[in-house]
Amino acid sequence: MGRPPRLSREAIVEAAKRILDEEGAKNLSMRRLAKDLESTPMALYHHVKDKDELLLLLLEAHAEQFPRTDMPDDPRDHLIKAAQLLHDILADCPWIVEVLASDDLMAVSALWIVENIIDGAVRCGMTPEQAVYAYRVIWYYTAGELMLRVAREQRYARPDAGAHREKAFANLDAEQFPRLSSLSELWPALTSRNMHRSGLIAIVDGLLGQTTG
Amino acid sequence: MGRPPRLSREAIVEAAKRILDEEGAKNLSMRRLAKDLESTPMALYHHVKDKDELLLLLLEAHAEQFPRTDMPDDPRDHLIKAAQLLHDILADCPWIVEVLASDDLMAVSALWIVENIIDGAVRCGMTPEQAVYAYRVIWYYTAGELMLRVAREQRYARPDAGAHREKAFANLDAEQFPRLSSLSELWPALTSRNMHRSGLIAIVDGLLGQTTG
DNA sequence: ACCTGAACACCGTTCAAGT
DNA sequence: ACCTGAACACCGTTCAAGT
Repeated sequence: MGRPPRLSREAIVEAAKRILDEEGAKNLSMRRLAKDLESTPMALYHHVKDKDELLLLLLEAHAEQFPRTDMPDDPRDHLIKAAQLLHDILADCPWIVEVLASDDLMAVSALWIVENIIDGAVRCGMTPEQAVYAYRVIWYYTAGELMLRVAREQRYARPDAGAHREKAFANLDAEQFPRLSSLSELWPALTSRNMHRSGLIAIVDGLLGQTTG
Repeated sequence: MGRPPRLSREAIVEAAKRILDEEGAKNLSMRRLAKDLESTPMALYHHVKDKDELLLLLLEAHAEQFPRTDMPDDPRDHLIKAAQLLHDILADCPWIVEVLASDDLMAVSALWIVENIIDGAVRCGMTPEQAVYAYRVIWYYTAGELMLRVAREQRYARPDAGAHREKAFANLDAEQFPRLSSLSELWPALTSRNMHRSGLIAIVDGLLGQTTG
């Protein structure tokens, strides 16, 4: 017959975004989403193919908010800025890394960032092969940082935050682990965005030293 | 009363290892494990606290197999070898990275690898702070590589392996993405262990250049 | 002490039916 | 075309009971 739709892609994406913001990725499920929309799980499947497509839609919406800023003239600065941008865009929605991982390539609307990184690498004098290699190293580092950040935040949401690690440090055999056992108070620090950035610069410089004289 | 136990930690760990080897991490569940052991899910909870503890037991068993080899005298070689070892040990059971992520620190039986990395970094002339920072950068890179490898393997287990990415590359607007659109055949390559190793060396050298004159 | 059965509170997704 | 209800095939974990 045809009746006016009560749901829409946009409404679904928006409701999903709200759950993600307010309650985290762990609480986003098709059933939960349907409940919030006062609908049924199956109604959603009329508007999105499956949960992965929904997550990709969320990334698209997020990436579009970021303006395509110009890159610096200096090739090294270009590469660093592009890599930093990749991180910053995903840092607000680190749960998406899981989806991107299963896609290898980024979502189309985020692809200009990858292009920017490859471009920066080539402008630094790398061959296309080397540029793809550099992108991969940067992507592994970025994805690792984001995934471990998600895990860390999930852990600290629980009541026994950090207790396990502190106990492990306290029980360390100083003879077996001389370095580690003296580091217990240093360990939790250095997880800031600064640490990511300076690590990124180290990686870029390491790659540049390797691929260009 | 007390009756002879039919299950044991060892039997559970062994059965779990078999599922992991033969069918991958996705198929390891408490219910499935119980079925293989011709028991019930709840019987398992009498021998292990929860699923996380079971996974940590699996890592312990795995790490113990690796001999604690000596490190090279040259500090840089030491750092590289220790970081490579971290990767190699986990490469055979990349599903464990998830567990380690929720633990931040490694399991106790794998801790000597971390000690080795920190030790190598200090021997390279880094301060303790810098050594922890270097370890973190290396760990993010390693964890990212392993997690994305798991995702990739899961993807290629499915029938439509790579079709999506190939289509995405074919549809790329050459004007909007000049670099990427010329790279379609280069993309899948370079995912070998060689690429991990040379990326690792780049990272170590970048870190060394940053922290020591 | 060791194990079982049933239940709780969830998942993503399919299928057949309703308007 | 759009939506619903019931079902399929799963999860990890708790609780009360059995031997």
